[in-house]
Amino acid sequence: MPWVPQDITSAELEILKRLWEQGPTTIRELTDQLYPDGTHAQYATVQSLLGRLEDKGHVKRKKEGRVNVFHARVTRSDVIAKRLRDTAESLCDGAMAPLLSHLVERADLGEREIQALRALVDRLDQEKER
Amino acid sequence: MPWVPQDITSAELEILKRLWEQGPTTIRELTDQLYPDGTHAQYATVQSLLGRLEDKGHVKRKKEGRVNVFHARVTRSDVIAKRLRDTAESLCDGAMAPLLSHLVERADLGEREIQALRALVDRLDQEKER
DNA sequence: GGACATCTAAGGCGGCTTGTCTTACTTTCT
DNA sequence: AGAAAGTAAGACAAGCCGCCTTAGATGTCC
Repeated sequence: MPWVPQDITSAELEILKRLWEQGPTTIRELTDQLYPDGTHAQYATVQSLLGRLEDKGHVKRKKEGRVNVFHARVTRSDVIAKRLRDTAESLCDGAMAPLLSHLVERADLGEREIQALRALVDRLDQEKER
Repeated sequence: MPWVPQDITSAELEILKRLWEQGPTTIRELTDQLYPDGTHAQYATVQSLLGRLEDKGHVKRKKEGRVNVFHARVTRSDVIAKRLRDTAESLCDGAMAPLLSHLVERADLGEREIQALRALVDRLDQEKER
């Protein structure tokens, strides 16, 4: 049984989240946010995580003057999609539908969410008809 | 950033799947299935994995005669639920609704799945009214 | 031009997880 | 008694992951 590493670890995700919120960002800014009163050690930690994210293609660096500015190459939606696919893959032979019905049945949605969901279904129906 | 171990690893999941399919099972049977022509080493591997699953409360052992028979204490549905919650937790501040709309929009469902989904929504609506 | 601060770059490190295996003991059957 | 098969406990290597050290480059101020 092969052991497959996580696509995005928790520390990496913390960085990605910042990039999603505020767009292109420097290591310095990220360090100050994630490790208030951090030393050079923490700075290097962030640098390391960004390097790994870059290796995986989730982030891209651009030299601006003499400093590196990083921005995300994957959206939050991309990551959600991947996680859902992975879950479907390992538990439902790749089928997404079971996840869906599961969510509808047990996610105990509020009134508004149900309405929104109905709207989505209606829209899908129309698209199918066309 | 704390590093949190997986609740169920891939090797452990392979075992759980067998338990889900065929109910209470012995180590011998599992070993024969997962490692055809496996030696005592593989037998011990399965034993180890079952022990860890037991520690996590996902499996229970019952002595039957002199052999241990194991059965699952969590259902496939339970695991799906946990994975979905974890995804929602780490990417959507715990909200499930984004996952839902995401699935509906991008899981490209077939005609039948849409109908099934509509039926579910209808049922939920009725339950709310009551 | 020298001191200092701040950045980049490369890589090492310890603790832990994970799948695997070894060893030793017990029980059953012939 | 000896073989076969089970149980129990724990060791082990490989690799991940968050974190850190070191060294060098670049800019700034007096």
